[in-house]
Amino acid sequence: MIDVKHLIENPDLYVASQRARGADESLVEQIVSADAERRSSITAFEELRAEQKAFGKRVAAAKGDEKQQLLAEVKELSANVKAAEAASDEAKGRLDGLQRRFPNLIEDGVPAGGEDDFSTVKTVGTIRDFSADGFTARDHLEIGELIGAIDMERGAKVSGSRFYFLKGVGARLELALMQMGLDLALKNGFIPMMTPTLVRPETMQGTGFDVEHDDEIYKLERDDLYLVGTSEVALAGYHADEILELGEEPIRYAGWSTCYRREAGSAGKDTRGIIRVHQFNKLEMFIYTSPEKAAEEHARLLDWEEQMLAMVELPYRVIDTAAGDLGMSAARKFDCEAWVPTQETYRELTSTSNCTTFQARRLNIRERVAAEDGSKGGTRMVATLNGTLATTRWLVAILENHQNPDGSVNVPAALQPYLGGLEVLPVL
RNA sequence: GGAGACGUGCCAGAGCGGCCGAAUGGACUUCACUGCUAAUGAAGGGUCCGGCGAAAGUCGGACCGGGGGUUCAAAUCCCCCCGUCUCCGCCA
Repeated sequence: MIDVKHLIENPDLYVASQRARGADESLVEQIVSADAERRSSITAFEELRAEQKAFGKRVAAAKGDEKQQLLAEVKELSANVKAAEAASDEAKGRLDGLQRRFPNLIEDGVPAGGEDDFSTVKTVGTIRDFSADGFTARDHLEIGELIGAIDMERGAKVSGSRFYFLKGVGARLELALMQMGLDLALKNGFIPMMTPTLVRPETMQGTGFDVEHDDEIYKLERDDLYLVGTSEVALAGYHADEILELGEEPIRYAGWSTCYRREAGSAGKDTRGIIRVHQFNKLEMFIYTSPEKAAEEHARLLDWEEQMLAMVELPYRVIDTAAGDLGMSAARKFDCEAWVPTQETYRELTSTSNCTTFQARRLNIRERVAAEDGSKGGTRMVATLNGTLATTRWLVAILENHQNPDGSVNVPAALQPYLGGLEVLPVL
């Protein structure tokens, strides 16, 4: 949720943000008037309520006929209080509804427009020239089958389309990648977390997902639970309704979990291989920090992602996602996209978002701040950020970019220790 | 799956339907005392929302797991949900 007070003081900022997103600008005006209504209805209710409480004391003190007399008098007042409270609850509800629909205020510098309006921050590495190497690149599935790493057919037999088995070196490669990511995280002060993958609706909503309308989310109707699409959900919910003692250093978690996505709107897209699947594993970074440190922490997250890409020796580019493609919670988002030779394009491997105080406000996660004069201090919303360290999809880029003419795959040096020193994934 | 107990402030733990934002301990902060630590004495605390105020503040409202209800009035009575614990059964 956005900060309504901030919106009221800076409506122009929010209008501009909505415009850049291609979202509804009139929401700004609607929130301003809904808040005015809320305030006046609260004042009306509170005055009546104070009167009722004062009356209550007289009733308690009185007895006999006098008490009966007072009781008769106060009945009408009680009805008025009820009505005023209902009106004020309704006004609060209206504002809350608008607030929930309003996406995060974008950060300065985010390119305006939709999916294709991203700006490229940088391009790293050299795209491999397979014609110079004298052979035609095989796609990741063909390689995966040659080296016994991926079995899509049996995945479909057991679970349906977009399911797969990773076996043999495929299973080992995924684990190796995740472990390497975890080691990088540990080296940088992250606390490793194995998180729940089924969460309650409030947790899902709190993170910014709409369980009612989001077709991407698997729902377990009988139990009113939802399968997470990323451990971000569990890690954001982890500190819900808490007041954190954030020191100088942010709290950094590295969440390891399986992720589930329905891919409802993507029928026919990426149907081959493991590019787009219903279930995959992911190592996710999640940060709680002070609002003023959020942007610099965002840069750090991006840097760690790039370190991972460097370790697996992939050519990639970094894009600054356009406003319209940010989603509800992000104020800014950088994606790292690796080159996929057989698609002759860059595909997303990591994504890091700065959600500023947006998620924290909905989840009610605050920090204790020290007052200027010393140790007292109030509370304020924290900022949250997230970013990807590794996912199953990375196998696609690794297999394709490091393949040999016979279908075997060279293991990047940094990954070899995690595969027991294996230098090549051989054809079976 | 069956039976039961419980959910109060940072923690422990009281709380007849009105005098309860809430006793009492402990922890914590500040002050005093002691050469330091400890001990002792005194004082002080939550969160959110609204009004007024430049601010410190001040006045008012809400919050005793969550949501409904009964009542002039609910931490206290009733219902539903969530969670924790104990016993039995079942499964691994």
